[in-house]
Amino acid sequence: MVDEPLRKGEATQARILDAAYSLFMEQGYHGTSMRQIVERAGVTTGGVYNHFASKEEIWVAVFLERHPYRAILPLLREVDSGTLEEYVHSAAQRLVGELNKQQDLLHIMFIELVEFNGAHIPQLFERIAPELRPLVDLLDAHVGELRPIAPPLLARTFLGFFFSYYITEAMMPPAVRALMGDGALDAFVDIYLHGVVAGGEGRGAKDLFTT
Amino acid sequence: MVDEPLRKGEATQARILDAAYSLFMEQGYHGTSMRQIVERAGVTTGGVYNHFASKEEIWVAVFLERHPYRAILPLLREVDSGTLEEYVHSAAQRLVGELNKQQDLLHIMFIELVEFNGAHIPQLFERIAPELRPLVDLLDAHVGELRPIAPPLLARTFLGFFFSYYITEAMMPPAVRALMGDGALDAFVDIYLHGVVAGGEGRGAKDLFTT
DNA sequence: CCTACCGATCGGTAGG
DNA sequence: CCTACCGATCGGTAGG
Repeated sequence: MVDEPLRKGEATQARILDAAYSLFMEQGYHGTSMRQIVERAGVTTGGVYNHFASKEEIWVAVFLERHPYRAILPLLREVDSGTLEEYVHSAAQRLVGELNKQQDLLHIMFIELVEFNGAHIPQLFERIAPELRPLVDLLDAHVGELRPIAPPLLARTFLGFFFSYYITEAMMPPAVRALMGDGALDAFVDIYLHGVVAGGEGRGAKDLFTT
Repeated sequence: MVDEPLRKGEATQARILDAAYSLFMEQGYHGTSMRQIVERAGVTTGGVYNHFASKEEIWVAVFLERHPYRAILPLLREVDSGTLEEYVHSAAQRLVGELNKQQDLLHIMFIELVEFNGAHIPQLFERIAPELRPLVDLLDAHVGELRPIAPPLLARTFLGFFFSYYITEAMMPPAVRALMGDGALDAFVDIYLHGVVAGGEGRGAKDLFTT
């Protein structure tokens, strides 16, 4: 069943999706015309409507099927977990590597937020939810080493800490980036870990909403 | 000089900027037409070009003059600095308050990144740079309480930690947000502080690129 | 009768 | 700052 050659219609649909994805990442949704999509996909203006009812339907398909989580979740599962510190460092390393390979993976979220006001995000979460189990389990295995933070909050801050690296990277002009050196990612990871792992005693070790 | 009534041309220009700003925030740049802007501003299709040479010039003006830093920097300077912890908690509180009042302030950065690939960001940094002195001084005053982190990196992680709260907020569907409770911001602040303040000893206290 | 698609063009609107 | 338009292009659809 796997690796069977695509049926003709499926191959065409995949070409349309590829073309639309790359154009949306370069120019945004409204900045990309149907003409550009059909041209890059090698189909005719009319032909595309045999596969998608509208331009927005194409976006929805791109958003759900090319979303970063498709690349990120398998990657996070592959990381072999030693200590928590090793896991987080290694996971961050891989995530940044993957997103540098595909520079524009974050753009997909920004386009959804800017040009659709997040209208399709609930749909995305429904798709992702069932795939999160293994990560939740992994988190549970290390929960003893962590400060008492409610799991949803912990997941959110982990995702957020990673965004924080990536978005500040995207926002800096090259001249400012030069000031950072190239160990910035390690610093982000280290600060985050220092922030969430139990240090034994001292200030800041208060209970954090273990609701 | 201040509070003098606007000259006629300036008032018109301000109306165009207001109209464009609100429309860009609602629909993005390419999703907004010049027709919509002139209608909301109450000027004619041709008239707008007496004030701005092109649609992109309007964006540049909006980007440089309505950028969040215009609201955020004064706000950060006003916070009365007791301990570092108090300062960061209080600053975070105010930032989130301000951005909730103006829900779309982050959109401006996303639009710039998505629809212009950050082409105007260097211009923005040139404007901001001179206004950063007071904040750098404030940072210096507390540097003894912090882990050894290079100042540019520290500034970047502070900005990033704040983005991380805000962007995960924007990305969550309401159903997921409900799981977080309403103390999420305090948790973000606490994790960040725990991550950057010197704890005395222990793991993670290694030197972080004090280049 | 199906699917996947063609060349041509629809009514409206884009930035200028 | 207006009215009146331009060349071109927009997303989507016609019959075959």
